[in-house]
Amino acid sequence: MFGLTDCNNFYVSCERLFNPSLNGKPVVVLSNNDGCVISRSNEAKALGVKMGEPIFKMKEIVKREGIACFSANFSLYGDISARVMDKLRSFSPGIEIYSIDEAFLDFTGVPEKDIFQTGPEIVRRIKKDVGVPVSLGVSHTKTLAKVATRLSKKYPATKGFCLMEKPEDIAKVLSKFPVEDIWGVGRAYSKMLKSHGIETATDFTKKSPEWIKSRMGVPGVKSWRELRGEACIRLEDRTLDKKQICTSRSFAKDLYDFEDICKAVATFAAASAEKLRHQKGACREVLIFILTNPFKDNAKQHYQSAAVNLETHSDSTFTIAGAACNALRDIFREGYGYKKAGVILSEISRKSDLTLSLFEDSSKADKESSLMSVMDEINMRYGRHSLYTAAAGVEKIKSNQNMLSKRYTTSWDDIIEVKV
DNA sequence: TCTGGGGTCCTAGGACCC
DNA sequence: TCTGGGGTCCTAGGACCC
Repeated sequence: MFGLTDCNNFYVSCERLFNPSLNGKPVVVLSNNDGCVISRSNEAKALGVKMGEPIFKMKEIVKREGIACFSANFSLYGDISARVMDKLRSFSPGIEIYSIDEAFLDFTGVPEKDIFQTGPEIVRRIKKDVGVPVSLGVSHTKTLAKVATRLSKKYPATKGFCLMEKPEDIAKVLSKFPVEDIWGVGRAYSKMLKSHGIETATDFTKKSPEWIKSRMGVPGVKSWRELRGEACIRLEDRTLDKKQICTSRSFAKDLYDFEDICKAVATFAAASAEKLRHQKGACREVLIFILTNPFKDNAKQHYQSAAVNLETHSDSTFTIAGAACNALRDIFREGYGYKKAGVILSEISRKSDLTLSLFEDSSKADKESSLMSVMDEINMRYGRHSLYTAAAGVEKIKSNQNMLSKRYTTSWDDIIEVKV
């Protein structure tokens, strides 16, 4: 048996934790740059606020209904998430942290009557000890556990816990479960399936596996088997190293100036390099991309990316930011208003697995490596952007974050700034 | 005026090999 | 008119997830 816990309206719940006056009121959390809605309280959902809705289209309803809006405060959410996961781990060591607000639990071999006891206890304890509401669904496969979690959210009478065990109960649920809500069925597939008259999960399970395979490939067949009760997606170890590391942002306004974009790219490169060092990796390829604002209909558009192969694997901010800025020079075009940029590191290996290249000057690498360690340590202690390369610019490229809550749990971040 | 960010996996097709 | 067969590797792009 698999369990899936899912924090309800997670980002909103985190904001409420430190501001209980928000309870019972419509609340939303906005994406970076205060662009669009990425989390909604039940009250906001009831008012018809859509996920992903741009905030500027909601001005009127926000004012009329008094919706409380918050800029995304990811250091707060990350910290609360860690507390939830720790608490879950105390119930079951078999846990897969699937996202910031979701985790799968291993209930293999646990008798049904024990699940009926532990399940509600998990939900109660996280609410009591951490303070955020969660839902828990349990069933024979991960895909069915996803279904169960959705039921426990939808029906308050479940008090956040739902066990789907008996075949006849499962069949009844699936016959009403919309095909587009199946885990693994996204926009494109749900459109395709509906064009063939498949509306519910039951309709889906009644097609032949060959039919599914030819249209949705191997992953489609996995979903199909899982819905029929055959577990074929295991718990995974997600503590493994990332194969790609990406940092990208939209800008508060269009940037036309090469120097400005270069600073942003250097900043993103530095952030990616820091994540890379954190997993003790080194990358061989640096990819950058820039794009204009695709929503501006009458502006000329430009999207381009460029990849740089490094001579040897590297984790140095200087090397990576240098490569990124050189690549930018090749693709940047004068006269375009750029809205977003990003830096992706790939071909990542563990540093410990790499042998020094024949051509590499090891003393230089050693020096840089010590420098990076010092930089990371200072930034860890005194907050991000305490130390940075000159390429990133002394003035930060501004983003909009006009409704940011306090960093209640990690507030040392802003205490000291060392300018170099 | 204002539209998020960070990942993974799979597949088809091309290049190349003998 | 006719144009081998079988394999591997790589990449771009498309699908998905939160």
